[in-house]
Amino acid sequence: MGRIPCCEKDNVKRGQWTPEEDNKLSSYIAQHGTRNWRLIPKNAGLQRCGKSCRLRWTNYLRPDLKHGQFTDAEEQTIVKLHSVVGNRWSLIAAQLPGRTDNDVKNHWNTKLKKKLSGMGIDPVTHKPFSHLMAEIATTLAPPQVAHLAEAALGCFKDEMLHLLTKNRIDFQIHHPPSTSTTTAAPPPSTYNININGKNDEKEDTIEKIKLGISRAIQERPHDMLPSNTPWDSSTANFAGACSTTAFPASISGGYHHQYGPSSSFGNDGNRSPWSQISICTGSTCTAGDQHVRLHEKLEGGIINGGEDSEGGKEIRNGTSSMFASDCVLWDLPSDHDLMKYPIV
DNA sequence: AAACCAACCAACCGCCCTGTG
DNA sequence: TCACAGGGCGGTTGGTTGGTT
Repeated sequence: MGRIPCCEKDNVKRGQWTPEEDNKLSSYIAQHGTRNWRLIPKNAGLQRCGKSCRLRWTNYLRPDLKHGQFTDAEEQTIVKLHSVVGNRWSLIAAQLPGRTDNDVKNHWNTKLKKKLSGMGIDPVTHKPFSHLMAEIATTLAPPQVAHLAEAALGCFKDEMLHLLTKNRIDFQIHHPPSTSTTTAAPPPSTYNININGKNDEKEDTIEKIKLGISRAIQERPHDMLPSNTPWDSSTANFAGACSTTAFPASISGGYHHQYGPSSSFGNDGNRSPWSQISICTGSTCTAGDQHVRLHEKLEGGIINGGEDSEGGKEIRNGTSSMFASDCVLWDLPSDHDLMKYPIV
């Protein structure tokens, strides 16, 4: 059972590469190229698996790689493309010269996901959490709606607390006058919550957030929708990140992303929308179907130039052939005007 | 000063696809 | 047509580092 290992596990070194190993690998590849990874470690005098050599070369040693911090423009590009193709890191990395799929993936998982969550945007669907919550709430019978806030908080409690406590933010939850008869003790119209990281106060915060979300949903779920809903939830159009790009209208219509003022994706202190805290409500459970349909469109309509597709098979070909450095598939706007839209 | 924690990122794992004989 | 090896890919792990308690 199972696959034959790519190399003998014995006598193969693992873990961090030393400078000497890097030198051996680099100088061997400079002389002989990368024709056969299985032979490379032997011939280069390395006690490494061929696959390990390939990864070390492609992710670190290649001379055309960038090793510094991601720029604002790069981050914006990642977010845009991720909203379209999902976790197709190699596709995204192909649009960022000098970056590897591993770089992009790590940066997404450690930074960008949290930034989006902090803005109240679900990093999976790229929709505001509030919109997802409202969508879900409208599909439920009233008794179920009552439990939605609880469930949502379960999903996002940790993330919210992390953001709130890390930023030590004093924030307020404003409530409209209550018309509900289901809540025994109406809360004050305004909460003043000072997060300072102590456990008992965290619990208190959780309870207050729970109550606020629950009341908002029970009373007026439709109020949670943005007045000018930027996405058409009745379709799977999900490629608005490319509304200013070379995508055909059939794919780019309908979804206009709203990631906040132009000031940025950068670390410009408190002005950055990344650092703004939203009350995050919602669920990440709705992404898959949309992405699948989008990918079908994308792979059929773009990667393959329009009409026909064989799905994943073709897109893998695309990774190596159509995303060559001189082939710009996405004509991303230089000023990334996507980011100029206001936060929802 | 030490212990603890969170963030980061290099490296690994296993699945999948492709090319070839 | 089939089997197999090579390589690509996304998900996950584990070590390191820097900050906080």
